[in-house]
Amino acid sequence: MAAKGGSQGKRPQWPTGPLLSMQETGSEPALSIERIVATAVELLDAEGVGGLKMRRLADRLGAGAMSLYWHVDNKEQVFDLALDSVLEYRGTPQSIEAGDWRGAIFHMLEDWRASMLRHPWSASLLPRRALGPNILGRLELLGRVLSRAGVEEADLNGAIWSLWNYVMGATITRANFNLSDEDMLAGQQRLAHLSAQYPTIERARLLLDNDWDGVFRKGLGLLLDGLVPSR
Amino acid sequence: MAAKGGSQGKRPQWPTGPLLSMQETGSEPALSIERIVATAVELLDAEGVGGLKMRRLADRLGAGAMSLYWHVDNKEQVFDLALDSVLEYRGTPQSIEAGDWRGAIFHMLEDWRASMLRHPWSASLLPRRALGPNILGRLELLGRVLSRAGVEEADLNGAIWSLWNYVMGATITRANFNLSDEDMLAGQQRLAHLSAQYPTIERARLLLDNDWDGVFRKGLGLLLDGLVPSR
DNA sequence: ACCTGAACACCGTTCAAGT
DNA sequence: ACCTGAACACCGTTCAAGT
Repeated sequence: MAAKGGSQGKRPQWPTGPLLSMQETGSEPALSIERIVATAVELLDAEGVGGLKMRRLADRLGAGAMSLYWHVDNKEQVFDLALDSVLEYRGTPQSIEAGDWRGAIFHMLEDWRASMLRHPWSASLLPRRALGPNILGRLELLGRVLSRAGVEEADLNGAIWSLWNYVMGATITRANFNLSDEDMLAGQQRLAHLSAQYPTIERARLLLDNDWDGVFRKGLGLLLDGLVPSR
Repeated sequence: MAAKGGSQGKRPQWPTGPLLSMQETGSEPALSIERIVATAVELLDAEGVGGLKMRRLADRLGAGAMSLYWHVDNKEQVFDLALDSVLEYRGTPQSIEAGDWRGAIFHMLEDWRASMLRHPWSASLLPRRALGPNILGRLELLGRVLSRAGVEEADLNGAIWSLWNYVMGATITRANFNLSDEDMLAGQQRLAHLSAQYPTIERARLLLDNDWDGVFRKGLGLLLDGLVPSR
């Protein structure tokens, strides 16, 4: 609550510089938000959401167990910062200029999904956490392109959220199913035993053999076709 | 790992009878999976995912602290059972018979979303947990109606997952934003300060005043129009 | 300004023991 | 068969203290 050390509010103060650009010198460099966040991402990638523990994070940084709390308010803030750091977008150079709004949106949203799948913990985390600058930047870009493509001001929020919903749902589902392929197999085998109760999805082998990328693109295309007026 | 007490596998054994139908007699009735799950749902509704603690759950059941572990393998199983218990679907009486496949799908998916929003903890939980019988039942129904509506066998899984993705994304987002309206307000106010960086979404007031139900229905309609061939 | 270890108040779960 | 309390191995976080 009270101002203490490096951060003065409830909300994280987003670092301004680029992350993940630390030199590993011989002896450990000094602690910093950047190093903490970069190492937290490493730890999350390696062990998942449950694997991020403050003591282990400090260990990996070569720091004393409780040193982190000078740089960071609490564990929640580490999550917020790690999440946003993974969602930077450097893109849409030519397509947006060429007036190819469909290509620009597809590129940004596919990149968004790909970024989250590279860090599977991030997808489930995103909807529950604060919206950092990289997330807001993507939303801003999305809104700008949609608007330029002809979406009315009154329909803009609805269009943005529809796309958000679809991308989040697809990515969260994919990230979690991906984490446990053997679970899906087990599920499908359990289904086979119950094929009397679930004949349709059993026959379609719903829990197996899915072309996730293709499904994602197709649904996204349908949404875009409906949301943006054809001219 | 080894069989112990009431449950013999890693996966939860889903109870067969209806849940939530316990009589509160004068003295506490005996412990049972049904009572445990029903009370877990109460606790989750009242305090959220973080509020479910094994000791508190036992307390609320008037049982000794560790009695639960005879009926349940671990906390994870409590989550699995609570989740599925909340997703029962008794519906589609007339519309599916009348051949109104669009109405049947809309009804089932809107009910799905409504059920999860009545228990906001359930939405974020669902993609990470095992698919219980109630969830599988909804997927089966969805597949059956889509198939009857003319979706090719080869397109069936894609259609089911597209709809799943959209419903999950919309519900998870809504459930989490709902939980912290003041966060959205704070976010929008923070945005106002940064309107130079995010002019489009600031002007559209993206983080405020959203007609969530309308947005959900519209996007769902667009997806259905695209996924099911018109005849 | 920056880091540290000891200590506190929790957790989930195990286990030997009760009825 | 069903329940119990004590105990273990953790957690996040606070705090007084160091440099």
